[in-house]
Amino acid sequence: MPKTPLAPRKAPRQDRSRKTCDAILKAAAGILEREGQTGLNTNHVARKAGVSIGSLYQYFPNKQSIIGALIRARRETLLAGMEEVFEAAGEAGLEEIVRAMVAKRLQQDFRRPALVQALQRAEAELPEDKDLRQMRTRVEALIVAVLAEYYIDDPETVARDVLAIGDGMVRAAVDAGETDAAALGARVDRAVLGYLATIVED
Amino acid sequence: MPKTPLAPRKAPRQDRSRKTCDAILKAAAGILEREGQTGLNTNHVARKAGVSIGSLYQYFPNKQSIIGALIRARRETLLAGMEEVFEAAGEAGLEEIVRAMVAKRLQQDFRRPALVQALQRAEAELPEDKDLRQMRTRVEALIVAVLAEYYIDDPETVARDVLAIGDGMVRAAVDAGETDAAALGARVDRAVLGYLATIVED
Amino acid sequence: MPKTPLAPRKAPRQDRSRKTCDAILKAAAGILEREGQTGLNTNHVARKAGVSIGSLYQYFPNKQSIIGALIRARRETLLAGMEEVFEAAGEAGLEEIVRAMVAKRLQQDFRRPALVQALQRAEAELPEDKDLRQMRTRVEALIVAVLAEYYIDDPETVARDVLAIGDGMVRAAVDAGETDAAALGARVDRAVLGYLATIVED
Amino acid sequence: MPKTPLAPRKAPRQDRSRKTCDAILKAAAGILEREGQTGLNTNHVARKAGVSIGSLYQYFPNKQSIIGALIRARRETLLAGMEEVFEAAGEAGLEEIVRAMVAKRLQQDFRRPALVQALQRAEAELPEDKDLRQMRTRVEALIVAVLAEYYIDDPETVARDVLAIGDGMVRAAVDAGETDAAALGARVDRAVLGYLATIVED
DNA sequence: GATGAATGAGCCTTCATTCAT
DNA sequence: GATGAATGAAGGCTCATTCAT
Repeated sequence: MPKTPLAPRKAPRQDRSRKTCDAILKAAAGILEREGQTGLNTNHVARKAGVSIGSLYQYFPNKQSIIGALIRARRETLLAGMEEVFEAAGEAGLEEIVRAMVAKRLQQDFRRPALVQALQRAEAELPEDKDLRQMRTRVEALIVAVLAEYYIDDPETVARDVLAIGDGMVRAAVDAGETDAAALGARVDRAVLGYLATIVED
Repeated sequence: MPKTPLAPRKAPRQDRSRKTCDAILKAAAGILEREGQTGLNTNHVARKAGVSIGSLYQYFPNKQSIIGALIRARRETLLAGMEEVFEAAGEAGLEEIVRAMVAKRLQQDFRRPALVQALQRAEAELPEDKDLRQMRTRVEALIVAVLAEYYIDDPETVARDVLAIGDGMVRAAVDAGETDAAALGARVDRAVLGYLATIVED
Repeated sequence: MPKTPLAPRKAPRQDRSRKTCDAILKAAAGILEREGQTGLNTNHVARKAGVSIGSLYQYFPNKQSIIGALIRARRETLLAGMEEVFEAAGEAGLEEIVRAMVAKRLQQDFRRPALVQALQRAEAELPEDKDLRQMRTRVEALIVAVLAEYYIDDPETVARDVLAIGDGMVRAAVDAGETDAAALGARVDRAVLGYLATIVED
Repeated sequence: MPKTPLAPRKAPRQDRSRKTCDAILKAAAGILEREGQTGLNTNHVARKAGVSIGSLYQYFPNKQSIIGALIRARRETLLAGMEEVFEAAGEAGLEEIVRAMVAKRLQQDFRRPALVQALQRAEAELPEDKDLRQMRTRVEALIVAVLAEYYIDDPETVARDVLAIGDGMVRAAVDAGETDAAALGARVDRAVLGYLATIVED
C-alpha cells in the first residue's frame, strides 16, 4: 500500500460516475495545458469540471493520482499506436518502420503539445509508480523488438536513445513555437535514422 | 517592469554580501538536487544556508529569483564553455568541433545531473525572462556560427535540434541511472553527427 | 424538538429492518472498539455493516444517534442486570448485595472494555439527552433503594459515589491492561464496602 | 521520530514568543473548557488567542501537540503538588498524608473541572507519548513510596486504585454539578481510607 | 425502501513574504 | 544590515448529510 497511490480510487460503474470522472480528467488536462502545474489544484479542477470537491475525491484519492491518470491515459494511447505500427509493419524495412513510428508519435503528441510537456515534467515529481514505469518499458520493448530484428547491438540502450532523441526534439520544437508536425517529423526521422546509421556501420 | 523579477535584488559588492549570496545559492542548489522543487521553500533554503529568512529576501526579491539565479549561473558556465571550445577550434573540422562541444557539455551537466534536470524543469514554470532567453540564444548563436561556416542550411533550426538531441539523451540517460559520461558522450556524438550527415548529404 | 435527536428514527418493526438496524449498531460498536471515535464515521459504519449510507440514514437521523443507541443499549443491559440482582436479593445483607452488583457490573463491562470506555467518553461529547439521563437515574435509584433500607444518610450522593468508585477503578484497570475480572472485582468490593463502612460507623 | 509529535515545536526564547505561546495555550484551554474537543480547531484557537494561524504552527507542529502541552502542564502541576505534600509529610501518619494529597489534588482539579475532564478524555484519543506516560508513572511512584512505608502489599496496584477512586469520584461529582470541594474531599478521604483499611486488616 | 453519487462546509497545514526590533 | 516572529492566503482533504434514480 503506497503512501500516495497514483491509481484512481474506484472504477466508475454507473453512467453518471463515468461522466464525472471524465469531466475531472478533462478539466485537469485543460488546466495543466493552459496554466501548468502551478494552476493545478484540486479545488480549481473540481470547479472547472463542474463537480464538487467531494466528488473529485470520490474518484481520485489525491491530487497526484489525477496527474497519474492523465499520464497513464497518454501512455496507453502511445503504446496502442506503437503496437499498431508494429503489427502493420510486415515486410517493411527498418527505415520505413521508424518513419511510421515517428509519424504516429508526433501525430499524438502534437495535438496538445503543452499538455504533453506539462505531463512529462509532472511525472518527474511524482513518486515512483510500478504501473507507469511498466508502460514505458513496454513501449521500449516494442522498439527493442524492432531493432533486434535488424541485429542492432545493445538494443535496449539504442531504444532509449531513439526515444530520447524524439523527446528532446519535440520538446524544443514546441518551446520554439513550431506548429508544423510534418516538418518536425522529417527532422526527427533524419536524426533517428542518422543515429541508427552510425550504429549499423560500426 | 515584470511582476516577479528574476534578477537578484542587488549585485553584492561587499565581501560578506557575496558570501551570504553564495551560501543561499549553494543551499538552494543542494535542496533542489536532493529533494526536487517540492522541498525548495525559502525558509528551508535560508536555514540550510545559515542565514536568516530576512537576509535571504535582502538578496533575492522572491523565491523565483533564486531559481533564476541558479539557471543563469549554469547557463553562463555553459556559454563560457562553448565559447572556449569555439575559440580553440581553429582549423578543426565540423566533426571535431561537435565532439569537443558535446564533451564540454557533458562534463558540465554530468557533475550534478539531478540539479540540472531539476533546473530544467523549474525553468518551464518560471515566467518568461528576457535575460535568460537571451543567454540561450547566445549558445545557439554560437552553434549557428559553426554550422554556417560549413554552409549548412537553416542553421538556426539545426542548432536547436542539435541541442535538443543532446538534452533529450542526457535526460534519459540520467533517468536510467547511467553514470558513464564518456559512453554517453560517444552516443551523443554519433547521434548529432549522424543527424548532421543527413543534412550535408541533401 | 432537539437539534440533534439521539433517538433512532423509527422503531424497526419488520424483520429486515431489525436486521439492518442491528448490523449498523454492531458495525459501529466494532469500529468504536477498535479505532475509537476517530475512526467512527457514517460511511465507514455503513460499509462495515454491509448497508448503503442511504439506508443508514433511514434508521438513524444522524451520527450521534448511533452512538446514542449504543449507549442506551449498554445502559439497558446494566439496568436489567441491577434489577435482577435487586430482585434476587431477598434477605441478603448489604455486603452480599454489593458484591453481587459489583460482580454483575464487571461481568458486563469487562467483556468489551474498550467499547465501554469509548462509549463513556463519547457520551460526554453528546448533547444532553433526557432519555439517557433518566436511565442513569434509574440505576442510581435502584442503589438508593438498597442503601435506604440500611438507613444510610444522603443515599443519593452515596449511590453516585459508589458507582463512581466502580467506574474509576474499572477504567484504570482497563487502561493498565488488567484482564482478571475476578481480581478487580474483589478490589472494587473492598473499595465500595470500605467506603460504606466509614459511613455506617459515623 | 513519532508520526504526530506531541512535544511543542520550539521553546520560545524571545519575550514576544513566550507571550504568543502562552496565549495559544490559554485560548486552547478556554475553548476546551467551554466547548469541549468539538470546538477545538486550530483556526479557532488562533483567532481566540489573537494570533495568526501561522504563528500557532510556529510553536506547535500540529493540533494534538497543543492538547499534549495542556496535559503536560496539568500533570506537572499535579506532580509538583504531590511532591510538595510528600516532602512536607514528615512524621505524619498514613491517614494524614492521604488527606493532604486528596486535598491538594482537589484544590487543583476543582478550579477548572470542565477543562480537567476534557483533557482526560482527550488524552485517550492521543497517540501514546512516552513523556506523558512517564509523568503519570511518577505520580504513582510517589504514592507507591508512601504506601510501601506502611507495609502495604502490592503497592503499585493499590496506588493505581487509590488514584482511580479519586478520578472516578471527581468526575461524577463534576458531572453532577457539585461545587463544594471540601465536601467532596471528605468523601474521597473516606473512600480511600476505607479502601486502605480493608487492605491493612487483611 | 434501497442505493450510492454528489455535495460543500470546514478542518489542518504550508509557505512566501513582511516588518518591528 | 541582520534577525526571526508574525502573517494569512491558499491548498489538500474529510465526512455528515441529501437526493435523484
